Amino acid sequence: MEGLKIKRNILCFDLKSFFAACECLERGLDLYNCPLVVADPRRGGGGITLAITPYLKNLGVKSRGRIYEIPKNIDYIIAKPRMNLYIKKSKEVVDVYLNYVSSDDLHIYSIDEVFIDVTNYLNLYNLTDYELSLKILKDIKDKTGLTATCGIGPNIFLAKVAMDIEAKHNKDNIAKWDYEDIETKLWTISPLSKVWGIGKQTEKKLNLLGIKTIGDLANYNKFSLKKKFGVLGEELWYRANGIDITKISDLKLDPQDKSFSHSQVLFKDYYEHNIDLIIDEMCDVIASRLRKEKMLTSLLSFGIEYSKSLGGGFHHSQKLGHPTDKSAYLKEICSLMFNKYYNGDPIRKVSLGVGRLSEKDSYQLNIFEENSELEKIESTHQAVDEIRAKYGKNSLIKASHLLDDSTIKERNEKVGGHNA
DNA sequence: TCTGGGGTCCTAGGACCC
DNA sequence: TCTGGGGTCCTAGGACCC
Repeated sequence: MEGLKIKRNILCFDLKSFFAACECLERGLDLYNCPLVVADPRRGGGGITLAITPYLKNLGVKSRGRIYEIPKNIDYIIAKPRMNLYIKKSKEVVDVYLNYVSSDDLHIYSIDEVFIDVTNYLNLYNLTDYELSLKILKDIKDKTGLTATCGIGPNIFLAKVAMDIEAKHNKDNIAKWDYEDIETKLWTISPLSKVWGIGKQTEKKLNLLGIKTIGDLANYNKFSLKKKFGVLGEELWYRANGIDITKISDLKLDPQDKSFSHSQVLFKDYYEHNIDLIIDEMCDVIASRLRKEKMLTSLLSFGIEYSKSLGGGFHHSQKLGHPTDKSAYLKEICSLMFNKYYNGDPIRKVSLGVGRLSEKDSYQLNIFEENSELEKIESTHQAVDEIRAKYGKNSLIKASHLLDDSTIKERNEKVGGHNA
C-alpha cells in the first residue's frame, strides 16, 4: 500500500460563495455582512437558491435549498442569477492560475473549483506548496476581489477533502493534509456523505454495515466491500485510506464521453398538442450548440416527467443512424420516442441530451442525406447561426416560437438554465 | 405546499458476432 | 447432441458532483 501513496503537491481551489460573492462585488456590498440570496424569483417559492452569503449561512440558512425554506423572520436581498457575469469572473480567476502553471497541470473541475499539480513548480518559484497557495490566494483577491480557499494534499482526493472539510474554516483559508493526518483528520469524518464521492445513497448502505465514519470504512474488509459494491467498493476503501493515484492528466475527458443536455421544468402542464413546440425548441438549441462547437452527435437521449401529483415519466436514449448536428433529425427521433412512450399524462419537465460527440471535420457524407440537400441545409443553418451570434439569439426565431406556449425567448436569455 | 439545470461515471442485461 | 466463451455494442438506470 505504501507504493500507492503518491507524493505530489496538489492544490485544490474553490471560490467562496462564488455566485453570491460576484453579486456582492457588483453591488458594492460586503459579502460577510449582507443577507443576499442568488435565486430566480420568477421560479416562485419552489425555486432553488443557487448561492447565499456566509452571513446567511451563519444564520443557519441552507446554501442549496428552496426559497420557501428561508426562515420568514430573515430579511434578505434576492439577486437574479447572472451566469454570464459568473463565467467572466471565473475566467479571470483561471487566468490567475495560468500565470503560475501551464494548462497541462490545471484541471477545471467546475465554474468555481480547480485542481493544480504544482510539484514541478516549487523549485522554480523557490516556495513551499503552502507559500505558493498563499500567494495565489492573495493574487486572486487583488485581481478579482474574490476570496478563494485552498486544500493541499499529496494526491487529488486528499487535497479536495482538506479543502471541503477544513480550509473553509481556517483563518488563512488553507488546509494542508498529508498521509500522517489521515487518522486524525480523515477517519474522524462522519456522516460519510460529507466526503467527496460518497452520497446519501451510499452512506445509507454503508451505515447498514455498521460503517459510520471514514475510519470504519478504512478498517472494513476490502474484499467484502468489493463483493458488495464492485469496483466502487474497492475505490471507497482506498480513498478512506487516503489513497488516490489519479493524476491531473487522467481527469482530461475523452471527447467520446462528452455530452451535453438541456432540460426544463415547465411553468404549467403541457400535453401532446402543445409539447411539440417545446421539444422543437430544445432540439434547435442543442443543434445550434453542436454547430457552435463544431461537433456531431451519435446518441440522443430524451425524457419526459409528468406533473408531481402523478409522478413518473420516461427517459430513453437511442443511437442515431449517423452522426448529426441537424435539428430536424433530432426532432424526428424525439417525436418517434414521444409517440412510443407518452401515456397522456400532463407534462412538467422535458430533457434532451446528446452524447458520443465527434469532431465535425471527420464527417462522412452518408447515403441518407443527398449531397446538395445537405449543403443547402448546412448553409441555412450557418447563416442563422451567424445572425444570432451578431444580433443576439432572439434576433431570428421561428414564427412558431411566437406562440403562447413557447419558452424559447425566455430561455435564449439564459445560460445553463439561469438568467444570463 | 412548492418547479433547477448541467454534467460524468458505473453497472448490468440482452443482442450480436466470431 | 449439447453445456461454449469472449468481446463489444446498445440501452436502461443509478449515483454522484457543482
